[in-house]
Amino acid sequence: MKKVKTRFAPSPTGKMHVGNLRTALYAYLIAKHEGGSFMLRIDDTDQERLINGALDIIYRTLKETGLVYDEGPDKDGGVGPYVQSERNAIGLYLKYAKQLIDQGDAYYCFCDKERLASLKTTVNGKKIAIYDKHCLHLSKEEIEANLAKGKSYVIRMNMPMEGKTSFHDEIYGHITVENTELNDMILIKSDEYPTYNFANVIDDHLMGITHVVRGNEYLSSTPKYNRLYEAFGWEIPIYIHCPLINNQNGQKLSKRFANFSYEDLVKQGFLREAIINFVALLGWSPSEKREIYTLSELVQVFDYRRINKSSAVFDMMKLKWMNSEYMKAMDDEKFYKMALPYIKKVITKDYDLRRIAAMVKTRISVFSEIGKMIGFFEEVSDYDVQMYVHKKLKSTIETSLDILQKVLSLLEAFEDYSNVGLFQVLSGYAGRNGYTINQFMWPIRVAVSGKQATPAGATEILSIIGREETVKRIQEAIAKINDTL
RNA sequence: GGCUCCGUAGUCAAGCGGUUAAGACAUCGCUCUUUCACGGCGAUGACACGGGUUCAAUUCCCGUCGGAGUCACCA
Repeated sequence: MKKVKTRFAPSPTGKMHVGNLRTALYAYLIAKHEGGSFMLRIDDTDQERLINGALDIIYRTLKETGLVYDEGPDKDGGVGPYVQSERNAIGLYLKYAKQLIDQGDAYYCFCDKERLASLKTTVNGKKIAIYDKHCLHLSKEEIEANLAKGKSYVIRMNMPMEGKTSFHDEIYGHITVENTELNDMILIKSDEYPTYNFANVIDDHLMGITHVVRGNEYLSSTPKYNRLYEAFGWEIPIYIHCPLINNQNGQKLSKRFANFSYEDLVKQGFLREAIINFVALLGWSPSEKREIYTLSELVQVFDYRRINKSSAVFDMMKLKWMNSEYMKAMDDEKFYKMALPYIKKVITKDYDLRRIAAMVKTRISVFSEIGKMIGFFEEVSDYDVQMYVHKKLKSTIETSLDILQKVLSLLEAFEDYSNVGLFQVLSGYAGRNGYTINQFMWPIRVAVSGKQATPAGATEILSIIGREETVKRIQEAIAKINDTL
């Protein structure tokens, strides 16, 4: 059997949204699972939509996620160049287009934009154009004359008007389409660049791609590509069309939904491994009951036959959960390093940031949540005294005031501000004064944090902020309560 | 609108003629705990509908409905 070769062929037109990323991932996994090779090709035939920096995003994303390609623009594998504009520059596509003209499968079309526009109809707000083969019957002389005049032209494929075309897709099975549905697609545009439709077929063949992996938005145009393969007498590749990834509204993700781009997710504090893992599970599932996989584990277990047919909704909640799983599993040192910038954003005081990082580790799902969770270490923001009330603990504003007043002098005089030291005295003191530990710690926490929920116990907070700050905050809390009584 | 594809809980998703219809996220309880979170235990919740085929349909076929994709000198 032929060695599997897949490719990822993005166009550098903006951000890498997760649908794109998943296509790259599946193409990678399919190749690697079979011990095959994975190639990167840049499909930049749309010169108008090119966006500066988009190329960098592609390279960076593949590098960061570990989707290393065996061949690509910067890694020659003998079938280059790997950038379509470069391939076009050497006349590659035009040569094949002319071959089709010679064979009678394609023809020059000189119709201008106005005429084409007149062919368009609008249905449900969508523009639909069906070309009427107007230029198909131009005589040789007319064509020569137009060419000689330098009239702008495109080259179109002459699609049959009757019969059916069917093909096989590994995921969707056999699909048959009436040939009348097939428009005379443009092969070469008037700027002499090929269309995706054409360039892809040429390149996939020339570059030895065995499995074409792409989103199912290409499903309905695949019959057109097969006409091309047939016209050239080339072997049709194995098609693997993946289901789409939808947004909450059930529509496919596109570059316009920027918040679903890989880089934005990273910016929001998601881990690359988690993103990859999550995206792998949108549209595919392993045969075992397991959800956490590293990339290399995915390579082991990935069977493309288990790819789904129906599209999936991108669920941020589950991504968060998965991200938190990765965070919890991360070793403390690595977590500390990654969390540090987020911690430093809100904390300028000289605290033990390592301990703060450790506190936060099991409580966040995304790095960006750190800030609001630990901001109180830096400064207690204004809060409602009702926070001292806790029904279950039988804590009221009065009991809280009592506890805080009692504990103030104790904490002023106390030396050992370690967590154990503090817990020992405070819990002992609580017992002697008829309070449970819970009741006693509650107002202390609120007083020094201004919050009911903190990423650590009361004594842990005290040990972080130290005696001076503790005393100050408790004094302020007492004053605050007195103000409201 | 034509064509194509899809349709199991709010979401992801197992299932491939006979199951108490897995599992995960979310939600809600209980538990653990110096609060919260984590962890542990549990609960709620689904085969879009209607016809067939069959001893038996979530599973196969047809139709209906619903959703999506596509119909570009975009990929």
